[in-house]
Amino acid sequence: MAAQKSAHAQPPASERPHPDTSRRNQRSRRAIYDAALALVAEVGYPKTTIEGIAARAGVGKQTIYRWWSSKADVLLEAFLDLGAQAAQAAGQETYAIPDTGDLAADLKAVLRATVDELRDPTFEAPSRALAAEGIVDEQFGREFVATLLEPSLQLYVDRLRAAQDAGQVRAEVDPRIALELFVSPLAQRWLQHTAPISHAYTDTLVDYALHGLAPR
Amino acid sequence: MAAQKSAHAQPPASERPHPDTSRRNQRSRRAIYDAALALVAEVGYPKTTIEGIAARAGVGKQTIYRWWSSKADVLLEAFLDLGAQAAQAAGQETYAIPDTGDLAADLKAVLRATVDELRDPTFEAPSRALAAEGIVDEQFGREFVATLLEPSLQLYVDRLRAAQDAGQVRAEVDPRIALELFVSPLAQRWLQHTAPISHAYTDTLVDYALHGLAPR
DNA sequence: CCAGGTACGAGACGTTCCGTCTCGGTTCGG
DNA sequence: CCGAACCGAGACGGAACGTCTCGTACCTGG
Repeated sequence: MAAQKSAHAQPPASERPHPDTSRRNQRSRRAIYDAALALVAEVGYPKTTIEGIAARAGVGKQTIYRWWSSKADVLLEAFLDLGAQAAQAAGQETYAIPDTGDLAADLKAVLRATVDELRDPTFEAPSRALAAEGIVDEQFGREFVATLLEPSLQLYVDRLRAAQDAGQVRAEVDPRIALELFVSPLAQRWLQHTAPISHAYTDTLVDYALHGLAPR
Repeated sequence: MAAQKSAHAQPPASERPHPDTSRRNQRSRRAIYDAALALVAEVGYPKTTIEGIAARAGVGKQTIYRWWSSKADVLLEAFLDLGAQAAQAAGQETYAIPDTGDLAADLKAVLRATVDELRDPTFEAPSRALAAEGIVDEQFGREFVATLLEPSLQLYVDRLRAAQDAGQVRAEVDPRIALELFVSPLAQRWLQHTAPISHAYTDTLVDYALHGLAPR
């Protein structure tokens, strides 16, 4: 028999992930994002602690535990916010892959830009940490994929569909699989350090994927 | 001015990773492997602790710290040992990708077997943990890739070279890049849970990679 | 425009695990 | 056969966990 709180029973934590959102201190929220991103970049993900984030943000620990369930959760939101800010500062609208009519050239351009971005230390530390967390924790992994990864991949699906309409890609090809021929190799090389990445490398990937390995 | 030990100076820890190997207790070593693999499978990698491994193996903590530098290190060796045992129990010799003369069929067969293996819970938990650790810790990542991943990938390089000799793959293709067209997508789907994996999926990957996305 | 509720900063608390150290004992190599 | 080194066991201080309890400040509803 568990002891009960005297007056008003606490609702189960599973149904109370967030308290009253309207009363939330936005100033603290931003300070926590900044602290989390800064710490991950400075000392690395494993040495980044909730206590450290709270101290750096000038915030009580409870304020973090009230709104998030883990440090991975904090970092994911902080990173999404960072992306939203960057998008707002730039072109406002959501990104899309350019369509000049030349599929190979468009893909190469986007992948070259991706290579450059993957080398940006600001993005590197948090993305690695989030990806690693998602590999071990399936629950978190699905959230990571749904909110961060899949929206980006959808852009490739759209571009490949347009290429199919233009007759540059075979009609029976599944775009969701096709995009993996050049996206996944880059992702694996970067994530797992299996080999260096470069513009020449991604260019080669596009050529191989479009024209195949077998003689024509 | 640091205080010096009185008589015989301690060699720097960087040059003394292992004490006297010949006096090592092999019984304890195996018990630690077993405990590490069991705990990772049962409670997950984050909740697996050095203390827990030591207790389960009936071993002092110092025995672990004496021979390994981290729990990731323990698990990597345990997993390598598991693979070595499995290889010895089976065909003794090192693996190779079959060469029936039909490249597409050979690749599809190997990838189907890989899909099945990735679903084996015995292998899943440790591999995920090791991959995740390697993503965040570059030092460990390089060791993981060198000892576990790259040897497997080399088998694909060899098979693709044979296919080039047989005229089934264009001569100017770099096999180390080519293999990523079908291996990396499978790896990413499995690691990141971006989409389900199946035999049909890997078959499709091989077809796309060999014949390309563009109309022929 | 005021009153009450609720999030807030701060930090104490017990717990777990870290990595180091210190015991006897045991066992292996020279 | 003896001594050096590994061994199991566990004590130790430190760090971080996640929960909790203060008193304060702010914001929203009445």
